[in-house]
Formats: sequence, C-alpha cells, structure tokens
Amino acid sequence: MDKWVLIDGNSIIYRAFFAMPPLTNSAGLHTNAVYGFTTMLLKLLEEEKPTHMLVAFDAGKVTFRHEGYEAYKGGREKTPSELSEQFPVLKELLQAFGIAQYELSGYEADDIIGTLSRLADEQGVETVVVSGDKDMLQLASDHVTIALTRKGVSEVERYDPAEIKEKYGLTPLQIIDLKGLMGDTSDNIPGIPGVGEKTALKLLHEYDSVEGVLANTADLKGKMKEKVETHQDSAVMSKRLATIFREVPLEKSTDELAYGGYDAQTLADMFRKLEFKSLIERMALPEAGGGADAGVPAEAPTYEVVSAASLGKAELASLLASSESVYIETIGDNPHQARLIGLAIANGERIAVLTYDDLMDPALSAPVRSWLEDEKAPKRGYDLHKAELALGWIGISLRGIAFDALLAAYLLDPTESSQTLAALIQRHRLSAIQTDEAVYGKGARLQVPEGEALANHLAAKADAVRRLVPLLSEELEKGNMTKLNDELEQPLAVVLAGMEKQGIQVNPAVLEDLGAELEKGITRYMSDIYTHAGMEFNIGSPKQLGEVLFEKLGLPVIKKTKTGYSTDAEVLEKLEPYSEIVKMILHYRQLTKLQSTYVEGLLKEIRRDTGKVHTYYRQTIAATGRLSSQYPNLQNIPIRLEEGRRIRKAFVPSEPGWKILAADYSQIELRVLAHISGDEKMKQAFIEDADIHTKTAMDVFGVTAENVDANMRRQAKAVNFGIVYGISDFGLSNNLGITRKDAAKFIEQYFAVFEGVRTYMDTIVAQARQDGYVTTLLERRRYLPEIKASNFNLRSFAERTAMNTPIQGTAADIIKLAMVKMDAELRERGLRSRMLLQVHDELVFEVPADELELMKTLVPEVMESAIALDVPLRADVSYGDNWYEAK
DNA sequence: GGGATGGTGC
DNA sequence: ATACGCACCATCCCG
Repeated sequence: MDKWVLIDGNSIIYRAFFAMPPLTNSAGLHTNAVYGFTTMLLKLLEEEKPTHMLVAFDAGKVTFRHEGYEAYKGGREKTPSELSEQFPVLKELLQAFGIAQYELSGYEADDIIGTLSRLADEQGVETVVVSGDKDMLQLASDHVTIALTRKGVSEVERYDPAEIKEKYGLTPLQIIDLKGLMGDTSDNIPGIPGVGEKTALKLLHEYDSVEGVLANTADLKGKMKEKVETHQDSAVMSKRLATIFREVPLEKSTDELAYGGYDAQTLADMFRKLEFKSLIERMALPEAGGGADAGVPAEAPTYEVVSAASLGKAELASLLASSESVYIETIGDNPHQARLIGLAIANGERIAVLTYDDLMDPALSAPVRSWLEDEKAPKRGYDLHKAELALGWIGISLRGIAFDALLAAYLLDPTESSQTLAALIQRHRLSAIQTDEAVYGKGARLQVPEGEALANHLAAKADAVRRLVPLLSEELEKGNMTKLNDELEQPLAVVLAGMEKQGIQVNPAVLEDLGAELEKGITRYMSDIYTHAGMEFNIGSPKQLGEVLFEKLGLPVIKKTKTGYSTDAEVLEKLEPYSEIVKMILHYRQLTKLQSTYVEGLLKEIRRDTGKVHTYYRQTIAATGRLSSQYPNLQNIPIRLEEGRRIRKAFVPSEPGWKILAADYSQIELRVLAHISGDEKMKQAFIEDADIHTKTAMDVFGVTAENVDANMRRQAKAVNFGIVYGISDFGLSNNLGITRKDAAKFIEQYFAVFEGVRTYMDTIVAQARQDGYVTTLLERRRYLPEIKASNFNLRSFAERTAMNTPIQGTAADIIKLAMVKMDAELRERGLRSRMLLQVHDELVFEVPADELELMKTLVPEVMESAIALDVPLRADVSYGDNWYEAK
C-alpha cells in the first residue's frame, strides 16, 4: 500500500525559521530553519512511513499568476538573509535524507503539490500534504489529507474533508471561494475589502460560491451590498489567484518520488556539519567524525545463511563447536509470555538458522538443544536473560552464558536510551542491519515474516553480535568494568532468571476479599463526593476534578500544570481546610489506586498454570545500576499505609508449611556514604550502630539524645534523605515546608558537623566535571555530560546526579553481590530455600520449616559480608506466613 | 498509540 | 528563577 507525503518546502521553511530561536553552527551558518524542518521530517517519517515523498519549492519570482496581476505576492518583506542562506542547505539535507525535491519554473510549490495530489486522487493513493498555508485545504479529498503546521513546525493539525466541513462548514473547493471573498494580505490578494473570514463564511453558507454571491447581490443589504458590487471583479480575480493549478506539466514520474530510507552515514555527516548533535544521538547515527573513513559501505554479507535442517549432522556439530555467537529471537515485551521466533548460530563463515518449528522438531533440534543446555559450550549473545526465560517456558534451559552484548552495552553507558542491536551496531559503525520495526512492524501491524526474510534477519543479528563481542569486551576492559561484567552482572543475570522462573505464589482469595472491601469504600466515597459536588463527574479525570474543585466549588488554586489545575495529593492536602470533599477525594484516590493497580493488576498477572506471578527483573534500565521490575512490578507493593500494606498478605509460600523470610539492609545508602566520604562522625555513628537520624539531630541541633524530639528527628531524617539525593536548599525547603533560607541554614549546619560529607560532595562534582563521569565502588560508570551545561537547571541536575549515583549505585552493587553469593550459598549447601524477590535493599525468600533457623542467620550473614566497608553493614531479618507477616 | 497526570516503592 | 535520586503502572484524553 503506497503512501505519499508531499511537502510545501517554502511554506515549511518559513514557518520553521520564525518558529525557532536563532541557531548557528560554529562556522556562523544559520541553521534554525533547517533544524526545524528536520525535526518535522523526522516526525513525518516516523508517523507516516511514506513510500513516496517529495518536497516542492517555488521556482523563481515570476509565475503564471503574475500574468494579469503583477502585484501578486507584492509588498512582501524581502526574505532575510539568515533564512535565504538556509535554502541551499536544506536542499543538500534533503539529498542526504534521500528525499526527492522538485521545482519548476513558472509554478509555485502549491501547484506542483496540487498536480501530484490530483494524481494521487486518480490512483487512489493515500496522501498527506504538509504545509503552513491554509489554501492547501482545497486539495483535501477522500485520499488526500492536509497537515497544517500549528504552532512551531513539528506540530501539525490534520484535515480531511469532514474536518474542514466541521470547522468551516465548507467543502474543500469552497476554500478557494473563501479566499476569493476575504483575500489574503500575505499574498497581496485583495478579495473584497471589508470582508473578513466571518462575513465570507456567512456569505458562502448562504450562496455556496463567489459566483453565487455575485449572482445574488440583490439579496444583500446596505454597506455589504455596496462593497460586494463595487469589488465584483476583484473577487473573481482573487478566486482565480487562490486556485491551485493542478495540471502542471511535471517532468518527473511518480516513481522518482519513491523513498527508500536514508543512509545513516551520509545523514550523520550532514548533521555533523550542521552540528545537530542531539539528532545524531536521538537517531543513533554513527558517531565518529567524517574524514577519510566516513561512510562505512554496507558490506555484502561475509557469511552463508543456512537452515539448520539443511545441514548434515557433522556440519551442524562443527558449526556448534566453533560458534562465536547466537541470536535468540523473541517477540513480545514480557519474556514469560514472549513468542520464541527462532534462533541463529554463527561462526565467522556460516550461520545456521532454526525457526520455532525446527526447534520443536526433536529429531532436527536435538543437537542444538543439547548445545543450548551445555554449561561448557559458551554462548555469546544479546539479551540472553530474556532468551533464557523464553526458552525456559518451552522446556529448554539455556546454560553456559559467556557474554551478553546488551548487558555490556548497558554497563558501557547505562543512560543510553536505545540499546537495540540495530542502534548498537550503528554506534560501532558496523554495517547496518534492519531495525526490528522495519522487519516485523509494530502494534496492530506486527507481522513476522517467514522463510528467507526471517532467516536473513536473524542471521544478520547473529553476525552483528559476533562482531560486537570483541569491541564491547575491549571497551569494558578500557573502562575497568570487565570484572563487574564477568563476576557480577553476568552471573546475576542467571540468578535473576532463576528467581523469575520460580515466581512467587499469590493467593487470589486474599486479593478478591480485599477487592470486595475496597469496592464498598469506593462506592461510598463516590456517592459522597457527588453529593458534595452537587453533580456527578469522573473523579478520575484530573480535568473534570479540577473544574469541580476550582470552578464549581471555588477552592483556591494552589498549583497549575501544563494543561490545567494541579490536583495532586500535595495540593489536595493544602485544600483540606476549605471543603470536606477534599479528604473524600484523597481517600477515593487511595482506594482506587489499590483496587486497580494492586488488586486487579496483580490478579491479572497470576499465571493460571502456576498460581504464581513471575516478575521480570530488568538489569539494563536504571541509570544507577539498580534493577527494575515489570509484569508485575514487585518493587512497589504498598507498605507505608496499613490499608495498602495488606496487599502483602496475598504473597505466600508455594509449599505447605513453608515461610516467607525477608531481610533488608538497614540504612545501606547512608552507610555507603559514610564509607565513600570517609566522614569520621558518620562512620562513628554506624560503628556504634546508633539511630542515624537521632544522631544527626543531636549533632545538628547540638542537643543530647534525650532532648531530640520527634520533630527534630523528622527534620534530621529529611536532611539525610536530601543528602543522599544530592541536596539543594530548594528541595529541602519543599520537603520540610520551611523557607529556602532556613533550609540553606539547615544544610550549612549539617555540613559544619559532617565535614567529610561536604568534602565528598564538592569533590565528586569536581571529579565529574573533570572526567565526565562518576563511578561506584565496583567501577560502574555513569556519564554526566550536562555537568558542563550553561543552563542552570541542566547543570544542577547533573551535579545532584553526580552526588547521588555513586551512593545509590554502590548500594545496588552491594545487594547484587549479596544475591550472587546467596545463590551460590543455597546451592553449595544443598538448601531447598529459594530466593524470590529483590526490592533494592531487601531480599525475600521462601523457606521450608526445617531450614528456617539456618536461614535466619545465613541470609543476614551473607548480606552483611557481601563486601567489607569502613562501616559495618547491617541486615534485619523477619519471617511469617506471608510477606505482610515478614515485617 | 502516546503524552500528561497521579501514585506506589526504595 | 530554581524539581532532592531511581523506577513502573494506572487512568484519562487527544489524535
């Protein structure tokens, strides 16, 4: 199915020029209009996925419209040189994109587009016309929609005939009449003086067209009649000028508009010239600078793709023995439900591909299965954690994972948003492969190809992995992260997969009972809220809620969001004194949150076959090195409020008589801070195992332990938290509800006591500025380019990150170490106890009765000895019949 | 389908 | 003229 996108080049570049702030590259070339144009192009490419594309330009100054009306487009300001110098640049850029461009002497861009859109109509090709000019609406039809720039350039508003009808009450062709009547000052088209949009629309609704109006001047009255009658000729001429000419003698065939995608290297070079660094990043274009070796040619494959079925036994065995990489393809985000598509195994010469069906054919796949399960056969791949789970659910255990390109790429830059294989190999300037989206489609249009197309794609990925492995290994080595990868993250991936496959039992009856109870509360609050408001509305809609609270009930507006009134909990708490309805809304929110996210959400995640939920820990998401948890997220199960905490009663052991045992690190982040800052006072506090917040209060307020009241401790606690997050007076003042000045004083007092902490904060920021990155105790790294930004916000954010990441990241390192050690310990001791969950500073196990006593001491022991710091680590352990009881 | 808003955890 | 760090997921609402 073809899709054409036709762009009015002149119109868009003008819009872009005026919409964007001035921008120049270091050579002094203005680039703002080109930049704006580019962002619009990218958006169009992504959203429309055109098969054909054309940017049309006006050619020269004189067009056929000037014949008979020389003043056409007269009175326009001369194009500023800052813009005119960008035209040739834009044309060069379009070439780099591989997008066709066209101009024809004597015609305007409108006319070229009008002619093409006529062809599109005739051929029934779906087409989008992009312009900033409302005139274009006359081209709208069943097949042609018009996208007009709204504000800026990248935002467009689309019009089909129905929408034009709705907005103006006109057909597309009547848009011409509209302009005939009202004129257009920017094109110096006169229309009928004194007739604006309002009047013109009224006339057209009555008489349909310019001709209709002129034929019925008798019906008109007074001034209006006079105006129309005296300017009849002007109206007719204006209509003619406004009519887009749709019979331009094009010298281009529509085949020449075909868009085949851009060459990443060419585009990257162009962007580099323009200094569009953010776009290079965003599009994951090859990084290294132009020069002689720019433009890595897309090499012809150096390998042979074969179906495993076509290989002889010996051939397959030899390939497996010499394999350098494996790519295992799954479709679907949740690996516990992902569809296994197939796999490709590569050595330098040959790549064998097995489809899912091949894998399910025992005769054919036996050697491959045993290779996959062979601990001693090393596998180098991409996202083998996910592969291990997907394989696990079809009865194949993946063993012998030696290297994972995804994991390595994450360690090399944990903030990189796209770690897809396609992005990775572009970053390493290897010859490109197709993106998954290009091969498989997405969303509703997801369609996995069969046969050769699939085999080639899997093979390309396996080969990409094969070539990436040595590059990534070397980079890890350079970054001192080989050990982190080989001895912590990689082993952890296997431990995590084990926990996830094991899953945790959830008792649905507990959730259902809780759900029924919540439902009652929700119903009650809902009706109370309606009564109070004097109307029914959707309480869950911040928009409607805002209208009720701030317009109907007239409560004071505390805070606004981009789109309207803010109604978050912080705002509502401030509104409590004004109306009883506020508290009801807060309660309603609490209950519906529990109901939808935790009761219904969790029930949906229970697998019928196991009665368990199997979360998926993602190891390559969080910039600090923490894990994240999905499907369901088991790292944010409520605990703070009793109502929510009861959700935890549903998490139970999977075997009768077993217990849930949980152990959590006490103050691990502050202990880490004490260690890395070396602050003597703080270290001493932990060595004495004091209550750190009380101790902080004593030191900061200069009082004895007995004189620390609850409020002082609360404030000290807030400061401690602030310190961990990279403190600012603004943040602390916000949190404690005190003035910024007082907060600043508070922080100053804190630093006066904990001098070592102050020194650490200063040093780490300076170090980040010098190195461009910060590290954790185990050499995990995070780059902070914005630490040098001139923008205060960006820079401050980077500075806080520099303070926080080593702390949060080291804490993550430590619990990860504990997990790997714990897993080994359970194995070596032949225990049946199972590690099930990790919640950042907590580990959750299920434990048979006869191992309970042992585990109560073993778990904290392993956690506390995971690493030796200058302060002791402490883990508290508890257990019960469910997660709630283990407190 | 995706952005905005809001809320849960550590 | 100023958002203390890191996540995931629900609903609403617009296109």
